[in-house]
Amino acid sequence: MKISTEMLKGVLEGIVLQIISEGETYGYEITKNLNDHGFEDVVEGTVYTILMRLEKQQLVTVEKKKSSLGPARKFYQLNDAGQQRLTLFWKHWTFLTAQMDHLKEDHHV
Amino acid sequence: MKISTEMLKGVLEGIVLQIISEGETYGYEITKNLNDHGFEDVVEGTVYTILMRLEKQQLVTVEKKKSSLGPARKFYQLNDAGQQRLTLFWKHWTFLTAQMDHLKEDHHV
DNA sequence: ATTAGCTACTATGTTTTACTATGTAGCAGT
DNA sequence: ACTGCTACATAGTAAAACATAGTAGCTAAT
Repeated sequence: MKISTEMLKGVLEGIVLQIISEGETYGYEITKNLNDHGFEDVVEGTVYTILMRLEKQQLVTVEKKKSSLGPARKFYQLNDAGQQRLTLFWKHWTFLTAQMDHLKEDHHV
Repeated sequence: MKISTEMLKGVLEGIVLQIISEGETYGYEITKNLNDHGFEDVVEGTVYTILMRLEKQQLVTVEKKKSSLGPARKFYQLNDAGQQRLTLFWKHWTFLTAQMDHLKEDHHV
């Protein structure tokens, strides 16, 4: 299923943070990961802009490593600020889903 | 709690659709409703732009009625297209939350 | 009657975010 | 040499929610 672009806004950054938190990874891999796990239409360009944003906000550390396959990869890792941001993201997400659940239930009451 | 602006994008329109589907209502009331139910920081301007959008997309019918209290109100009701859109919205939302749940779980596995 | 305060809708401009589209470049296998 | 996959980068666009301001009706107190 295709998730509407707008519904991803503000969520995708959190998703990327979560993926990075699960272990050092790089842009291309993240994109594949997303595409294979329900976010079919997220393209490289989108992921790279998010990664740049994260770097700019100093939520991640970056390390360039040579690859055995193709050009060098930029590996990302969460730093403390990134971890905190991720925690905050899940907090917001949990709150939002709770509100949405109420809204949905009310309809049937 | 304050939900980040960006996280609301693409969701708020669905929320407004849901609220309208629960019974004829108008902009000002919708805003109050939102503010009282977890969406504290949504302002009138935002709601009215959404309502205009819904009207433009012909998802709602509009009826102006005099109020005993203040100026006339524009009452909104979902039409068939609006109902379909709402159903689609919940479908997308459910799918997204499912993906997010997987993502969250994977972390702890 | 005039002001203040709540109700109610409208309009303009800004910011953020994801997408489209395109380009660059390394390396492997044929 | 050429194709295809890997990998990163970026300029431009569109959509959505926001801030802000304005218009206007009605009620009640002064």
